[in-house]
Amino acid sequence: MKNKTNIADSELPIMKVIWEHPNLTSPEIFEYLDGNKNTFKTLLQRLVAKGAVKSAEINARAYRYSAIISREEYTKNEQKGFLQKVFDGSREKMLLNFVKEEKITKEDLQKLMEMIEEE
Amino acid sequence: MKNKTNIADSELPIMKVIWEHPNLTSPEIFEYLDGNKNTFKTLLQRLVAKGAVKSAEINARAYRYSAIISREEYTKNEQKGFLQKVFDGSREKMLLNFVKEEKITKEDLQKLMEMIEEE
DNA sequence: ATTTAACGATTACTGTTGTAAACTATAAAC
DNA sequence: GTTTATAGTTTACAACAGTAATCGTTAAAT
Repeated sequence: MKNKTNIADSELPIMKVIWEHPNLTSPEIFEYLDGNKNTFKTLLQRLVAKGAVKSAEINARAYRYSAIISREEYTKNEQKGFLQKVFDGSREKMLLNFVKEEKITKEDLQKLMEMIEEE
Repeated sequence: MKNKTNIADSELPIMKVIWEHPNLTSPEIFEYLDGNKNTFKTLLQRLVAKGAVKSAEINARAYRYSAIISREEYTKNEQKGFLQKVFDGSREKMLLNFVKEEKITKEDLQKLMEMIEEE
């Protein structure tokens, strides 16, 4: 089976709103976003269709939406995919690259070190 | 403009071979891969079409292929996209998550620290 | 010189993604 | 009770991605 958690890029902004504000109605979600409303409606529908979001009926004309796939699960999956895809699954390669690209600075390392220490 | 370096997932294995072994012929590249040969041919063609790979004619029936987009460029782009998409562009969020997911261990940090120090 | 294997080109088809208009039915407004 | 705004559904369509078969041409084999 493929990556079960397949959330398209254009759908992600919607997921982020739902993750942060569960149980909103569709128009409430849309308030947090911009772009075309019809497009938004299609994407929300697709998220429901693919099982990333579930809808609870309020009445025959309105639902409240919340996530089935958690942000954690999604993040974990994306991370794994990224690591595999770009760095052939090698943590070392990835870290070296982050340092090289200055995505990780000395200060970051110090902070992280402390965080790990106090556990 | 969109992400200029758009290499599809299925095309990536081919790019990796070409990055590591420039100027091979198509059948030589294929030796490093598995899967259907026709599919491979299509994908290689698409890479040429989208300007990720260039082909130098040997004779009317054969070419040697090499990368136009470097692995570094690709990696950088993917990294940026990943950071933006999953962590809203926040390095901190990303690093914290890597630590939490144990993608970065204490030992990693120590090693990296040393590497940065000796520069 | 003739056959043949196969490189590269062309064509194909399904599913997904991005984008959005049109339609339907009903909750709410008056 | 009738009108209306709109939530949700249906339909649309182009581009891209994944996968692969077929075809035409020619370098190489015999």
